[in-house]
Amino acid sequence: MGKNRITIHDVAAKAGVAISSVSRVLSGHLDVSEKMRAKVESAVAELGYEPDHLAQSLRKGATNTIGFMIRDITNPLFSIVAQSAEHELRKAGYSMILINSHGELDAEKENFALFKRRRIDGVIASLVSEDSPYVRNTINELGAPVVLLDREVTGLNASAVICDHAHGVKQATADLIKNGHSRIAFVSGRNDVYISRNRIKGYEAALSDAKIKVDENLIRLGKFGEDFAYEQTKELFSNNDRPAALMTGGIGASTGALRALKDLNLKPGKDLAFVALDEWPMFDVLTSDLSSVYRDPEEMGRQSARLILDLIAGEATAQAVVPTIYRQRASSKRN
Amino acid sequence: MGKNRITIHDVAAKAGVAISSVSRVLSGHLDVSEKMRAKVESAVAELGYEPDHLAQSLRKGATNTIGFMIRDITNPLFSIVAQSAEHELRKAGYSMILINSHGELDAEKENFALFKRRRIDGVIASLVSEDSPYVRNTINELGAPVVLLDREVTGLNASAVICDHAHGVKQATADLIKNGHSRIAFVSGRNDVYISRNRIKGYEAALSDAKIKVDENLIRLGKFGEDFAYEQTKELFSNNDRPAALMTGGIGASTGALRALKDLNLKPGKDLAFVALDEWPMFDVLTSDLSSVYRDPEEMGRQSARLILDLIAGEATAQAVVPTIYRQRASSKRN
DNA sequence: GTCATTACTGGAAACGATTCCTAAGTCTAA
DNA sequence: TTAGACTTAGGAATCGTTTCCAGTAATGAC
Repeated sequence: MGKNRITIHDVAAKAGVAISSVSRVLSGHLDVSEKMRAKVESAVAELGYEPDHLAQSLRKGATNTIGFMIRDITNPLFSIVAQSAEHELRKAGYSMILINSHGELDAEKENFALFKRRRIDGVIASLVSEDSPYVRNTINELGAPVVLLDREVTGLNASAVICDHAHGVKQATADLIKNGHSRIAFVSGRNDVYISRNRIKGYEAALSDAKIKVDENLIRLGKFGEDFAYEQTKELFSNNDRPAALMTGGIGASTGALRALKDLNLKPGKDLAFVALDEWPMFDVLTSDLSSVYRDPEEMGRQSARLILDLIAGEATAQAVVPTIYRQRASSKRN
Repeated sequence: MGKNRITIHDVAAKAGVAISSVSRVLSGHLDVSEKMRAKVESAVAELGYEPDHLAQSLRKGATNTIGFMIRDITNPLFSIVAQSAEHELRKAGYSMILINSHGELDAEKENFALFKRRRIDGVIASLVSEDSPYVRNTINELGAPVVLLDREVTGLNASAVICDHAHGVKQATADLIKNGHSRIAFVSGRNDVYISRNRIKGYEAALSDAKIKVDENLIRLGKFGEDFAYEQTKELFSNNDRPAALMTGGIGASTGALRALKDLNLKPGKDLAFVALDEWPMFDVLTSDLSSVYRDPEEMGRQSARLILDLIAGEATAQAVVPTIYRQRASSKRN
């Protein structure tokens, strides 16, 4: 079926010209006569010819493909980032290859190798961790520009989209304090990545402004994903001397924490104040309206696409900052 | 930087052999001497050579790439289907190109053209609509096998993953009836696709079993997406003579409906019985536990991957059926 | 020692495009 | 008429592989 593929040779034969002429017409080259153009175009139309992207890529040295790698594409926030980036890239004539790393370093490494073999023109990635020694090597040997999402890797020739988490988290923390809470628990993922460090920075800044001493026991940083947050929340809120408020970093952590609270029969906005860092769809339809620190995932996608296209065009690396805003809802208080 | 790419020629030169020999060693061909293998392998290791996927594809006529097209990748159900399919395909050595159709026929058409130019080895797609005349043409001229998600296109040489919606919907409807409700509203997307027809079939079967006459005014089929469901729900539940129960088909519709109910200050499980067809994450953490008809998205992904790989291997088209189950929770009753 | 196998290896032709180089043709001007 | 400049089109090399084909060397049988 696909056996009788129509190639540029067929078009040339039909039009009675050389293949180089066909190529020239199709690429809109200047030096072609009107007669030639007409002949070729009618042959193309008649045969329904479409150039083979593969052969073009091989010859031109560019695949018009961007690799997009994230931990988990089912994360609602990142699926929106991916969608938005894809939309933007496609407008520029690029396709996107999407790959999960499942949060595993080995998978991440293998994915980079795959991108390299496929001669990807650029990579947008949310790395598993920032400072493993292999990162610099792998990325520098990739031979293609890279945009990192929400990570800070020093001494690396890559652009980055970073979010100003500290700002929103500080606002949120300050609001919790204003509502009379001083014992505010903070549960989130690993502490060796920018996103966690930056959030903690905002959290501690607000406490410091209010002259509240940081209680290390209330800060639980470990792993992304539901399970860690579930366990930590359960531990923190099981005894009678439980914290007055809880902030959870990331959708996985929020999910785990809310599950734990449900099991403990504690209601956000009633038995404790609660703020989630990052939202997911239907947030405001939940019966107990949850407060959040929001960042615009579509903007993240647009910015990452823009940055990678700029790099491909030869521009210097750059950073884009996406703001966060505190969305105060019912769960910021308890009553 | 990527300028000095290492090719098979470099390896051949370093090892002092012909490029054909290098290729033979790397592809595990039989007739190579131990000495040759050793020479080539050490040269490969020393140079860090990796074959160019592009050139391989061009020569072999296969790209090891599958196109995956859906309406909206931010739909939590389909993002899981995509993730699961990708996982399975990658194990078989395939990458996935992910594309949105945004529910638009034009975009869908263009995507198929893109797949064709890129010489995709196969396509997994959730079509916008089933019976537009172009579908048959486009797919048949694609030159690559196709697996459809939850669609029935007659006279087409494609495999399909279909879900047994009728089963779960019938169970759910029967349970609502058992709880004393006879006026059950049904709000869902367009009626010209299998998924909607099949759901209605289950709904009507349960009513028929209970000898309840179908009230066409309670069935609202129109468009996928939040807005349509929002409006219809608002209309249905605004007056005093409102239905006793509501079923919503698809995540978009459920979202729109719940938003409308919230605006009307009606609580599922209290002011009306409610069942959502399809779940999304955190379903069971919502305060009023929502009933649902569930289908396993991971299974859908696995099956679609299996079917496309089978087709590529030359097997005949086939269908896989994914079951649905009714998950009864608090919102099936009202009190 | 010769001949027929067998085991390897190298050379070259694909795959389907782009692009450089050259030659043929047209036109102007001396 | 012819030299020079300028258009336009064709031929061939190239991108980086795989694979077919032929040829050499080694092995075994007689």
